[in-house]
Amino acid sequence: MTNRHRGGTGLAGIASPAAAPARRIGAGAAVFRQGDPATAVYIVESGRIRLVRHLADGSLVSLHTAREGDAFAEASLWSEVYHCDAVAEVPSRVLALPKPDLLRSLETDQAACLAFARLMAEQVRELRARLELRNIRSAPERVLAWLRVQAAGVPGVVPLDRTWSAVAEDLGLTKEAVYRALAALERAGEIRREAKRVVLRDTGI
Amino acid sequence: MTNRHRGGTGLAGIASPAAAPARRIGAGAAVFRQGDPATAVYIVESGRIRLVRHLADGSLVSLHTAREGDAFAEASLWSEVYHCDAVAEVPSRVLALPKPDLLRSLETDQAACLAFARLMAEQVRELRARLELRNIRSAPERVLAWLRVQAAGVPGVVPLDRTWSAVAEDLGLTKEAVYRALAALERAGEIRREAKRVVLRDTGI
DNA sequence: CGAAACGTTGACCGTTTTCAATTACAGTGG
DNA sequence: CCACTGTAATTGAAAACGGTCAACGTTTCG
Repeated sequence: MTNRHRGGTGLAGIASPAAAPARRIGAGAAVFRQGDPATAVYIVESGRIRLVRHLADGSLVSLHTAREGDAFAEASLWSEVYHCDAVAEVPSRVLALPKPDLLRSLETDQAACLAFARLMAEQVRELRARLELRNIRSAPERVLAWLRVQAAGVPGVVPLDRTWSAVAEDLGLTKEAVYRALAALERAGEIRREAKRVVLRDTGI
Repeated sequence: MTNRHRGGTGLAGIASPAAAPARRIGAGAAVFRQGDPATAVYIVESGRIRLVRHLADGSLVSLHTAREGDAFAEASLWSEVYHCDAVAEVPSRVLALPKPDLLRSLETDQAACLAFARLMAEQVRELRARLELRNIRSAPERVLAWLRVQAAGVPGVVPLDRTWSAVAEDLGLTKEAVYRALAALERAGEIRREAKRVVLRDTGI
């Protein structure tokens, strides 16, 4: 569902004609801290970056977990400072797109601005779909809905390029719950599991 | 969390100098259907519009539920046809922003394009935060996290302009679960409920 | 070859959902 | 001014469900 499954954000293309240097972030280290002047938008090359906000009462709230291929802190383009910490959960590599460059691109290059707007609009659509998926409480139904959406290409066939554990995270379920759901769906004849794909029941429509 | 809590999308301002006419949609009626030529982006003035996709096997998947103040079908700006149905769940009124107008604005008016991009980027941030909230499994903790985020304005105080039932939906919980969570949090001294607001425990930080 | 991660299933427990019933209101029309 | 009515708020009890823990086979990859 996220960018890593489509092969990149395209953000880099918009902003940096020249290759930006990748920063290495150790596990637990911060890319930036809340209150730091906002200087760049980032793309995760590898690893996992967690965005957390420190609240007035000292508590923490996680705002986002950016994975390989995801961009983060896009909205900081219009903010003087970062409003959260960006901390690496595992050793990571991030690409920094300097804010001035990006902003200049967007302000002077109409096409770049449109491309960026489009990128964001598509993110919005995708995120809404994910959120809506989570409104399905039943694990089997949630998994089935996910499978159906994934089967967009070849109708009825979901190719699997990721592990079920990763899928489980996207779905907001544990891997065990997903396995059980898959088993139940298969038992019910809704799906058939093959080598590296899942075939949905042919409803004959 | 959604736009209605911030007072509008600003989309209308970007696109339509002249007031666009509002369309009335009866409950169950469609604003547009999957496959229709994409002619406009919409804003919900009142009511509730559900976006559903028809899948190859005849099943339906809900992609989004747009409420008062929410825009929908923004991404159709870059699509020839709509990829889902937009159906009113209750009698609704929607504002149609003609695609050509909007697109022309974005293409010719650099400022409008930037504003739109910014709007989308902020939506992305907000949606990610909502999604992340749903990763908290415990109902009381989820509610508490939500309250903390909401208390952004006056630290420690969450003004309530919506019903708890509505909040429960945003949180992906049943209203009962929310009530119980609130009761538990109050019992634990984490919060105090007053007339039309909630006061968080003063952690003295 | 061995370690680590993935895949899979079982059992148990805690929580949430569901269903149900009751109270508290706010608006409406008599 | 007040029953009347629909919605929101609240609480209880039972059932269902997913999470967690555990164990084990399998695949992957250095």
